[in-house]
Amino acid sequence: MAKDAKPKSGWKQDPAAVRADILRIATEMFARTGLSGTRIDEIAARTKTSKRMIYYYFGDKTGLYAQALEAAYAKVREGERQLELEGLAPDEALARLVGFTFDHHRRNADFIRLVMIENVHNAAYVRNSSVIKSLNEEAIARLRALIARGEADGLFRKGLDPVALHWKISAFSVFNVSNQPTFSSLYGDDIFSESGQSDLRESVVAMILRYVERS
Amino acid sequence: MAKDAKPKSGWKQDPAAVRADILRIATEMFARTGLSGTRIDEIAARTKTSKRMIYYYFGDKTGLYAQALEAAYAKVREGERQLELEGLAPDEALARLVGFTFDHHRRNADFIRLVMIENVHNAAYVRNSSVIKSLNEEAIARLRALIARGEADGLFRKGLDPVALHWKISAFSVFNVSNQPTFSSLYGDDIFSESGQSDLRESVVAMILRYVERS
DNA sequence: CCCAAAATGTACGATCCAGTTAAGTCTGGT
DNA sequence: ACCAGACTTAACTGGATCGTACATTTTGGG
Repeated sequence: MAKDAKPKSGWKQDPAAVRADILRIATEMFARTGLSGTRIDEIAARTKTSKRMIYYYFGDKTGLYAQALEAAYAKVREGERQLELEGLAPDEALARLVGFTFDHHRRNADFIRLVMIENVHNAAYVRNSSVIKSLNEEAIARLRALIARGEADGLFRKGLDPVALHWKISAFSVFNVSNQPTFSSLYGDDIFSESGQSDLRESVVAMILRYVERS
Repeated sequence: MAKDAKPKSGWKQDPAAVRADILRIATEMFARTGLSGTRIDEIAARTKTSKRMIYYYFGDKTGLYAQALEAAYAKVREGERQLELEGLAPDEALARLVGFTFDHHRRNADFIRLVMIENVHNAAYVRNSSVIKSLNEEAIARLRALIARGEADGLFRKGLDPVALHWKISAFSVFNVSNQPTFSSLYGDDIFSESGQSDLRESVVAMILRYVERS
């Protein structure tokens, strides 16, 4: 197993792994059934450890939830950091960013579902997390730089607001995942098939590019 | 309660009003705190009647939730039915539909929040409601007719899929409400001010129109 | 006026479930 | 070897909360 872990000199017990195990299962469960819908006992049953350890490491249910949320945000932004947009022309960079976001959210449905749950709770935990906030400022900064390049090159129109642009990209990419259950049960799931999603992705990228382009 | 007033023996119990009262409060509460987050006792406390009546009329908590959901869908679709699109040119009709949807969802945050909650539950209750399904087919039919007119007039490009178009309109209008808490706590609430919303609304309408228009 | 059915009030049972108590075991350092 | 503290286990508690049993009132019909 993952015993090779990192610091702390060679422990046989592996608290870091235990913590990570709990967090992994908790994330999954909270994403699946929400905060009040999730049972600590069920999380405990699925981990390799016991309920007591959840309280030992995370204090209480909301502490566990808050950390799961923070870890999920961190993981997602970490993924985005992989993108190398600087070498590309602004329009290509934006196309890539949009397409990436669309794919990425699809692949990280648990994260999107946690965000939904956060919204049901009026973002009570996001509000209190400076970690999450700074992660997201990073995303806006990246977009702002991209817009500046695009304007300078005369490819993008003037006056684009990075937050408003992020809103549009997110609207598509988040809705696609967050509302899949109701949407597919009402209108069928053709749109969520591989080919449906690839069409959607293409049109989303195109819509955003047309929105920013000059003229 | 109104026991003192017995001038005529004719005062009636009003079961329909009791039901409606329960449903109104329940909708509000479920929208605010979710299915498992909502306490039946609290709903009961806020109604004019007692917990006993909730069970009398709705069976159990999930029955109450299911009926609240159904009523919310019905009310929203009823609102949309007010729109008279037939007299307008296809592009104007679409602009109006999109703008209306954007505004309407904003004004009916409770409905959007119920939909989010439904999505957290994987649409378990929407799936079982043929009432809700037929209400939504109606919305797609309206869009299909509009697309047909637009194609015939040469205003819209060929091959538009009404479900995919509905997806795009919904993505913007739903996301705007459903993710307001996290979004505004991360990026500020300028975008949710009156002027921010009106800019957003305008750009959303424009994006959809550019998407459908013949190249 | 009387009766069955519909509607409502009261009080309680049963269970679920977050969090705790208490009694340990394992670890590396000295 | 042995200690202090990190970690683990299982049983338990107490309050929250869904749902119900049973009594009572109200209503419409005969």
